[in-house]
Parts: sequence; structure tokens; C-alpha cells
Amino acid sequence: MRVLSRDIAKHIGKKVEIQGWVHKKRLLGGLTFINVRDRSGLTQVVIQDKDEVEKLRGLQIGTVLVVTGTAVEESRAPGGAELHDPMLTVMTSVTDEPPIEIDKPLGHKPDNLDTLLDNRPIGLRNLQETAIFKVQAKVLEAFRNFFADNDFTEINSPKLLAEATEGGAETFKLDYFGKTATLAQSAQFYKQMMVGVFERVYETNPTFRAEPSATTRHMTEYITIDAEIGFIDFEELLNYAGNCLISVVQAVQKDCAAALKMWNVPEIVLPNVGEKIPRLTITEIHDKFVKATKEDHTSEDDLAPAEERWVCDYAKKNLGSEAVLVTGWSSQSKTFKFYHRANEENPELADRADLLFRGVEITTLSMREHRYDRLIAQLKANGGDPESPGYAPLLSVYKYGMPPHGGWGWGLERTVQKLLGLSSVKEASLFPRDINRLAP
RNA sequence: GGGCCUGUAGUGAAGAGGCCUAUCACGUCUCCCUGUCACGGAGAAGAUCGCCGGUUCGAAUCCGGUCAGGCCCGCCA
Repeated sequence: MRVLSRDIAKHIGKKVEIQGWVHKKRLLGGLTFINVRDRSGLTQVVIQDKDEVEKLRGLQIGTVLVVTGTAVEESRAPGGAELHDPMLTVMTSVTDEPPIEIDKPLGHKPDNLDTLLDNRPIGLRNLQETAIFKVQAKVLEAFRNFFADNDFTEINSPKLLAEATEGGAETFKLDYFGKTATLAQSAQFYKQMMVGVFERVYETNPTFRAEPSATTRHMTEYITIDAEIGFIDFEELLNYAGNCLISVVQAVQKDCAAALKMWNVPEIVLPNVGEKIPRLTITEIHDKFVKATKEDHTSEDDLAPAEERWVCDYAKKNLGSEAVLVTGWSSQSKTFKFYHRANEENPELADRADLLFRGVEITTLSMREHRYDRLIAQLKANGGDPESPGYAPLLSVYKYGMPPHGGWGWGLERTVQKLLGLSSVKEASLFPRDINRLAP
């Protein structure tokens, strides 16, 4: 009966069997320590019998073992317990040394990112790398909990589409039995349609962008946490997003303390649950940024990357939050998409915001235009054809009754990147895809 | 797409015209070591310095090209 490393301390004095990978060997002559890795962590095994040690001769880290031994309480052992008088059985022997070290932190210098990613299948066994994806899993779990608590239904929309319609990002095209298909650049239209069915929906799926972006925050495939909420106003939408971020961060702080420590994450400065994420308009940020840096972006209708970094730092120092909701977007610029809704009192502005966290945009949220006639007018003004098969299914739901609604697209990897202070978003993806990487 | 930068054993780094027959650390191999946890000690193997060409008496080092990456900007989330 297999016992996991995390449960060794519950079996003190008993003979137990563990199964896992050799993670580290330390030979001290008459005494040998090995660490055996399983899904719950490491077990220290103390070997004194020379014949047992000999079984490991020539075998490398990664060798898969069955070890039976006596669980012993030992204050000098990591975790307070270890296995004594072990009997080793090699399940899978490994004679090749790993191409990348797995028993100590790997370098994350940008210059060496390529090596790190080329060796991903093995490098991810490094516990520091594993921790990134434990955090990612926790983030996803926290999102799901947030959505469940708020009565959302999880959906999965198709990623193979007939044509690109949303506008904005470039799409990937591929052969589809002689026709051209595109990979979904977002779940936008489908989640909007599903508001007419479920009111509140979300999905956590990949999305594909054929943008030639070569930066530390872009990938061609990434996971978005897409949410869409019916019967909501802009103010409520902003609060939903803010509360969602806070609850996700708190879940990570509560359950991933070891990972945060491993990555030397400084204290995360955010408001408490129920309090509001600070809001600043684009204009306010432009003005403050000019004063602080003499760098002028006041004529632009979007924030420059340097402004995004600066304003999060500013808010951390002055507003008690490393997250900022950026409002005050123009409804007259190309940042305004045809399905966005202009503000009722000030039609020059859009009911739209970006959520910035630790210097990067992690979420875009907006209210959608739900009034059929206005939506058609906005689409036409944008050059779109309401009769085209790309728009007709979406438009039909507005014809047959949609409430005011809004939602967001939230970048999972960016969130994890910023949570752990990783230098590139690619480090927060198991197998990242970018402009020049398609493997592994 | 534009600008700037990098490429040296499996991994990470040093070397910036001759001291290079290329140095160090980790890893690997052999030996010693009974409380290690980035164990320690002694020794060994492992690199035609990304590739092609040029300058030079002499190139890891300078120049040109090329390939592979990175960072910032643009685009975009």
C-alpha cells in the first residue's frame, strides 16, 4: 500500500512503502540520504546497508523507485520524519543524466529562457518550476470558486471558427477540408450569446493571436478566463472584477505560501475584500505620468507600457493597491469595438476599463451594447456587414432579447507571472507558444 | 516591422588580439567520508569558443555575412 511523502509522519513506527523519483542523492560514506519525489513532495530516505546503496550505482536522478522502510520521527529530517532501513526496488532505471538540473533552482535570466523552455519536459520536474504551476492551478481553482459562489455556469465555446469577425487581433488561418478556418481570438461572441441562456457564464480556455509581438507579456496562445454577466451595470462590473482579483490573490496567499516564499514574492498590496480597487482615468494617468517623468503620452487614447508600470507603482505607494482599474476610455477611437457600449451620460466615453496588476494589463472589461438597433448601427459604422455569417448568429440573440450585460477577458499566465514576479509571461506557461516557438 | 543586445563543456558564468595547450562553479565518473539537506575532501573526463568568410605573423577576442535567441518600442490582451 503506497504512502505519499506528505503522510509519512502519520505512520511513525510502521513499515511503509513509497513510490517516486530519485530527486537527489547525498552519499556520506557509511550513510546515504536520498530524496524521493512524489506528487505530494519529497521523502528523505536514510540508507545504511551497502547493498541497498549499490542498487543506485550508475542510476541518475529521475530513476523511479519503490522504497519500503520504517517511518521514523526525526527532527533533523525535512518534514520531521524519514524512512529508515529501506529496501529499494528500481521500477524504471535511468542512466542518462538530465539535460537540465532538477534539484536546485534553474536560472530564469531572459538570455537563458530558450534553454529553459527547450528542456521543459524535464525542467518542470524542478520543484521551483512545479511551484509556478501549482500556483496557476490554485488561481484557476480560485476563479472557479468565485464563479460558483456567484452562480455562474461554466461553458466551453468552439475554438475553430469559420471567420474572424471580432476585429483587433490577427487570427491564425488553417485548412479545414478545403475551406479556411480561423482559430478563435476570443470567446467574445459565444459568451455573449450564452448570457441569453444562462445570464452568467465563464470559461477558461485557450485563445489564439497571430500578432507579431515579441515582448515579455505576449504569447500566440494563452488562457483567458472569460466571464460575461447579464443584468449588471458598469459599476457592478468593475466591483466584480476587483473582488475577483482580491479573492484569487487571497486564495494563493492562503494555500501557496511555500511557492510564494520560493519565489521571494514581496507582500502583495491590495485592498481587502469588499473594498474597491483604485480607479484612475487614462487622462489622469497621462497627466500624472508627464509630471513624474516628463514623458508625454497625453495625445494617445491608450496607455503606454511604461505608464502601466508606473501607475501600478504609484498606486502601491499612494493608494494601497498594486492593482488599478483604468477607466475613461474614448468611444471615438479604435479601442472602442462595435459591441462596446458608450456611456449614457457622457457618450464620448466607453463603459470600459482595464485592470492593471503589478505593471501589466491582466484584464479588459466592458459593458456591451445590448440594444439591437444601436448595435447594428455601431457595427455598420465600424464597416461590418450585419448579414455576414460571422455576425448574424451574434446579432440574432439581440433581436430576440438581451439584458444589459458586460464581462471580461482575463489573462491567466499574466496573472501568475505578476503574482510570482516572473520576468516573462512565458515562464508561467507549461509549453509557451510565441512568434518563434512551436515546440516542445 | 524598427532600434539595441547576446551566443564559450550537459547547465550557469569568466576571458575583450599573443599570458588560451581556453578558466571557474554546478552536474557526471572514481576514491574517501555515519546526519546530510546548494554536504564536505582528493582526483578524472567533458568545448574544434553558434556557423561561414575576411583582416592579421597570430582571432574565443577585431570586421562582414549568416543562423539562433533576448530586451524595448510598435501591434495586441
